[in-house]
Amino acid sequence: MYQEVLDENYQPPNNNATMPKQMYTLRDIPKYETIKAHAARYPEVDPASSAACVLLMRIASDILSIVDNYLSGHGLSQGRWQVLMLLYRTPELPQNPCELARKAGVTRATMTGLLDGLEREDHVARETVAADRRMLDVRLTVKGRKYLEEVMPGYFLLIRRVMRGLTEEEKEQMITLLTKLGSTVELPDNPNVATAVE
Amino acid sequence: MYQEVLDENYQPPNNNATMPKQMYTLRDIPKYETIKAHAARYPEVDPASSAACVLLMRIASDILSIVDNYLSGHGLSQGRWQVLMLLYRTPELPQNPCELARKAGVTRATMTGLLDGLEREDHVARETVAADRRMLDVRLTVKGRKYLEEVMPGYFLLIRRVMRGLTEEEKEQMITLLTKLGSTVELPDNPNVATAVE
DNA sequence: CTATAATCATTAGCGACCTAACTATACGTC
DNA sequence: GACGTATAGTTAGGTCGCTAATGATTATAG
Repeated sequence: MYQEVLDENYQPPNNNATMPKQMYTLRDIPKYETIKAHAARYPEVDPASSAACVLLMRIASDILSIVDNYLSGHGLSQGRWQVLMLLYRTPELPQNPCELARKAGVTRATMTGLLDGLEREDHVARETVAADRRMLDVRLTVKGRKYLEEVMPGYFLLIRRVMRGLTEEEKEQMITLLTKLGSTVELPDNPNVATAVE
Repeated sequence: MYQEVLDENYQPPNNNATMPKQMYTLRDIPKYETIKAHAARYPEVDPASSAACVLLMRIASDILSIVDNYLSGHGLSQGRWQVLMLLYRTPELPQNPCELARKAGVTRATMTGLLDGLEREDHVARETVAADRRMLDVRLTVKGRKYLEEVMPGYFLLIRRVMRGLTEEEKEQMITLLTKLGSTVELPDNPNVATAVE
């Protein structure tokens, strides 16, 4: 059913997309051997850690670029996409900008900007809350939901395509490793961006 | 020898660091079960792909933040760090901004900015090339090299620390998986940023 | 040997994130 | 009830990547 997308020669649609900023730029990745040789002279270097780390960054960044590229072809950025998806997950109950910022992992200031843009395009609506007049409720509009439902299938097909190099078993293995790794990766805390959800 | 750094309560030094920009913000990562449930209704969704992908992004982004945070504590950004490291790898032969841009994976315009900053601090020097007067040669200054040699040990210890959740075998496994995944992840080409080195 | 194309470095301006400071509202304590 | 503190949303200004366009130089085609 999805052969054409998973096909080797498939090119994802990219109408008037602007090139996204990359997150990790380095392209001249040192070879594992080079790192090992380097480690011989510098006792701080753990070759496997360095190699895994740089590879992880490089590939994650590439995937992000691919996804951003798809989204920007539909006039969306990662941030805007995430807001729409967060609202889509719970269509019945609206959420505050503050809550959305926490879940999306951006500052409240950034969320203001994201919502400004989405509201301007009539994809979301801000409503005042009677109970607490500091807060707003943000809802997905009908137009926003329809738009999202147009973009979603391509998005998930793209993810599937991006990961097609791994077998089902390897993907599970990856999830296991990343989950384990994630449990010891601790962010320096930033007072402006909440790192925990709920 | 490095116990204190690998210790659970160790806090990496972070003198006057500014919080780095994140690359992937989403913090409200959907549970694997949620994704599977979602997949039941949307045939495009491959649960393992989506879960692995979002985890990969989340963790890579966190690691990048940690590293950026360390670097910014020393007045460096990823871009500037990479330039210094590229020059450090081949101390005898200087490189052009164009070449550096290619290896660092940024545009030539961006490289101009990076070199401006590094030259202002006297960490690199630009020299005209007699043979081709369009080009410049960029060298690491003595000050730049010394500075780099101060920052490097902490950097590599930090990488080692970040990856400490995985055993040596698991790191190797990760490298294998990422290498395999990387071979099928193809970037949309950007005329302004070279994606291949050499 | 001139005309056109390609390459190098730079500049100017943009987008998406950030911090810090502000206003408005809510709440706990005396 | 008044007061200090906390929270929600916004605004202003910064950073670092990007694109597009420029001037200077070199390569290539006729």
